[in-house]
Amino acid sequence: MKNANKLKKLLHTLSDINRLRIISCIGSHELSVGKIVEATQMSQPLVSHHLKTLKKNAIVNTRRKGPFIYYRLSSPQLLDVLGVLSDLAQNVDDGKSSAPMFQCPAWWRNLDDIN
Amino acid sequence: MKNANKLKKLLHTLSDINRLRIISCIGSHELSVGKIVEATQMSQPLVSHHLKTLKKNAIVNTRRKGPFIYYRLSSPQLLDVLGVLSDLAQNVDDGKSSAPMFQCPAWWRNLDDIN
DNA sequence: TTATGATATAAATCATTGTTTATATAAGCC
DNA sequence: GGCTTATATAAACAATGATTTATATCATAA
Repeated sequence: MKNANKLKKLLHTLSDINRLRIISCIGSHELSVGKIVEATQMSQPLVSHHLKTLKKNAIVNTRRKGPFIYYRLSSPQLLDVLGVLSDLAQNVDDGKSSAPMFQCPAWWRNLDDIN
Repeated sequence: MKNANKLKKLLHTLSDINRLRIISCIGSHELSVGKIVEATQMSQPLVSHHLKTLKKNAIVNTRRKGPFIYYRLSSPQLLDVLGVLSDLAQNVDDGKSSAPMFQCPAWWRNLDDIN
């Protein structure tokens, strides 16, 4: 599989509102599935399903401790990149020129504004 | 519409192999639809369709000159961000640690490697 | 080993979206 | 106006993916 397709897959994996919520609540921490369910208010199977997708695309790593499985982002850079893209996304619709690049995390604070 | 949803939409718009090809061949130039058709080998209606999506999501701007319509990226930062994400995407599957951030354009050179 | 809590998987349903083929609009030239 | 070139739109179809409900696995403790 080649480069463009890998990029496409990464973007597609990121382009789901529930996966973004999961990524944002994990942030730079390490969270068990239960905590993610609690934080996102999603059903447990749905969280597991999306975590599977995130793991399959190497966006998260896992560690088992007893009955718990802890998820963390596999690349800390991801938060920064998402911050930049979020800035772009906000400015993109209202005609304002784009924000300065790389003023990173803060983007996830708004992730509860769905719709 | 709120922030998370805008980010989702931007990511989703970017997560199509043909739109990535279009973006890559536009680059920092300004291209007519015909030139994009030529460069990408896609059918003209398909190119138009994707250009419409890109424009609707403010990823490209247009300028008419006679019978031609020229498309350009509305944010030059986009190429940089895609470069970063592409680096992340390449390293993500093979266990290697991620590449240094922001070694931007070069990502698009590989966009003809589909599948 | 049985019971319990934590997480994962499967099947069914529903919705979204990309592609093709055919046709329409729009501009410029004769 | 009619012809040609450039681009856009529409309808039909195919494919992909998200969500729910139900059930399975896995680890631990008793």
